[in-house]
Amino acid sequence: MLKVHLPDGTEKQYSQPITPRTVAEEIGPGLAKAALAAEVDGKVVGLDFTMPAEAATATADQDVNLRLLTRKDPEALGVMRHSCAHVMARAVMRLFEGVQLAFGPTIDGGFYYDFDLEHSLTEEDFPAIEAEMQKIIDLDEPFERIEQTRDDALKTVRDMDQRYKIEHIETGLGDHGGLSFYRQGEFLDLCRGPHIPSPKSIGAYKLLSVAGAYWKGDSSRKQLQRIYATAFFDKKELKEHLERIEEAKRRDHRVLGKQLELFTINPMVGSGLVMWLPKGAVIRGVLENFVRDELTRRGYQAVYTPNVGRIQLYETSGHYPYYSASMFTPIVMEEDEQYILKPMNCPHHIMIYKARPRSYRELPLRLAEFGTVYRNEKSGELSGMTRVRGFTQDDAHIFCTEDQVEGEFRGCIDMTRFVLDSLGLTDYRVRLGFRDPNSDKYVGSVENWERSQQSLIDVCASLGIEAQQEPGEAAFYGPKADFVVTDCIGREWQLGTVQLDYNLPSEQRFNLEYIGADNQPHRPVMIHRAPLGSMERFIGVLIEHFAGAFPLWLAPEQVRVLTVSEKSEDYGREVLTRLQAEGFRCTGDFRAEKLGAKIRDGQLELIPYMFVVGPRDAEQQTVSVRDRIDGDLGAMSVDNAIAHLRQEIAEKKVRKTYSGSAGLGDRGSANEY
RNA sequence: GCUGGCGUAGCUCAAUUGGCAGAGCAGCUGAUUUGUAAUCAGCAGGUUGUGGGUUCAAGUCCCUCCGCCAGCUCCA
Repeated sequence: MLKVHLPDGTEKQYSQPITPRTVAEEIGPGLAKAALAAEVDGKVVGLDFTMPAEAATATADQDVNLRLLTRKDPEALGVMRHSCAHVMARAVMRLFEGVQLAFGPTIDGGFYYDFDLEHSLTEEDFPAIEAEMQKIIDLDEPFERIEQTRDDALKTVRDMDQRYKIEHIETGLGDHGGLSFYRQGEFLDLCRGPHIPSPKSIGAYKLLSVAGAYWKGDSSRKQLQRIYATAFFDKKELKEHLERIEEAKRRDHRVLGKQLELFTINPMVGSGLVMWLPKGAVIRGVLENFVRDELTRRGYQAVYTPNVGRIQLYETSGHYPYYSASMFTPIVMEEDEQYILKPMNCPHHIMIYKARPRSYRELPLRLAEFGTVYRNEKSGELSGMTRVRGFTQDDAHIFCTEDQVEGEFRGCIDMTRFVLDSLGLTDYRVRLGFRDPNSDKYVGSVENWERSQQSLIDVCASLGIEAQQEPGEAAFYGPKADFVVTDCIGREWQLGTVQLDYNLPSEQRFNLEYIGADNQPHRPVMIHRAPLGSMERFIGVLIEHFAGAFPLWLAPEQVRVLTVSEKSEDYGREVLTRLQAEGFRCTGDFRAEKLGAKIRDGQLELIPYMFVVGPRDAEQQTVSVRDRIDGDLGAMSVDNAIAHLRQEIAEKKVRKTYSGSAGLGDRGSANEY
């Protein structure tokens, strides 16, 4: 007997296998019509899925939890999008000759499909493809699931002459049970499914972009053409989605960085090499001081090391054999005297550790440095400040005993969270980068790896951090916990990182030791950590996070004194001098412009406070304070105004009031004024 | 690095089928003396990313290189 449990608690019994569609029809015609897919025991399946999945023994009772999914359920959206991918692929095959299909999965925010075809797809092809998709949708042909044995499936894809599908079955898919196809009209695609019953519920779709992509991610293979697209159940949702994308693009740090004069990159200097303009340098300086204070509080010691090191240093560390491709070419003095621009700081810090014998009494030894490193990233990888060739890490290396690892690791995670929280950066995920058991790029013993991976898991669990484990994301010398954020166009970036390392201290590498209480040498463990990651990337992300509108404590220019007319310039200068003396970052706008024009300029430069001074203020020794967000706060004494700002700075107050857009030149949609 | 797209004044963008490189903002000069998002006028600003080619004629067409953008691959 099959017992089907529904979410409302009701139970239906069947004496033979049954599909979700039949259950839906029994419940009512409305639901039967609205149902798009189902969830059986937590797994999303099509309406034609046979329950139970495994044939039960004749006598045993079997329980199945069934949820019928309609357009209101988020899971149904992904199913519909995947069906839309099939419709798109079908349209492309109708429009172009010799189309070879690769993969077409659902992704966050939409879907894509990879094709191999002669014609070079451009966005100009989109209207025709979309029109063809509409024709297909209007036909309203059902998506039909066809199951075949692996051998039959192979014959099917051979008959269709679909090379990638053939290869996928031959090399990618084992012989488990059988394989499935989905047919819709003349279109047949090898596909696990599930799909919606028919394309009529594809409400609104849009092709977004076309780009190259490698078959199965292998860069030695031919590149395919990928069309990215998205779909929603109704037009309004699609419109909102597209608006969100546009809104996010307005925060682009590369655009804001130029408009707000934070940084510049010039091909004469080189790709991926950032020059910090004075205003950007202020933000960086304030952040660095903030971190330095925190380091002092947490028992770190500052060190400085040079920007180059001899090649032997990196041969010993293991970096050179593994990563010479992404290091800058050595500077050759003599054949056996070659220098490398340092790609990381750890080997230098290790040499500081080795400067003399170490006792267990001085562990944990925490060595910190804002260390500038250079990595020869491939040209296509570079992007603004988030992916560069030269950057400065808020780096530190902790040398500790085995027993101290967990506490130190905990402290690193705590500091990272503290720093991010202080900036209102809470939208991150924690990724545990683990060793990929199938790769040989890692150094050190498997036992060491498993031991340190387990410590990471334990500490995160004890701190209540939800961390996702990702094999293959580890550094070559050890596992790590990364704080990952998303930029304005949806790309993920690693910021803060804490990495456990049993390998660089090992005998094969630097052979680090300390003398224990037992008067015997012992091996320390290293932790590499950087709460911000790199100053470049972090501030790039921060620009997007604040849409260029930095909180008062970070703002390059905190206050601007505006005169109503040139008649008040003397008083304006007096106020400005006072503010400067009090330590504020401030300027004066004493131009012969109308007040409105000066305010407009200040607002567009996203300056947190403007002090307006006119004859009335001069007479009463006040300033009329204008807040970037709340507007005119009225006149107050200079002392009160200063106290007001002081407080906001001391609290490191983050006042996020925008819905996304800020910066110069798009006042129309901005709403923070 | 790969695939595709792009590159015109400091910025944002124009420039019929190949036919005299232009506007707004910013900048400079002058006038205006203004109380919470743009005062007016004038001036100046360019080897159209680079190097080559086709052509009577190239911003426009072709090739090289450089750079940027999106994606892929990579990311100690």
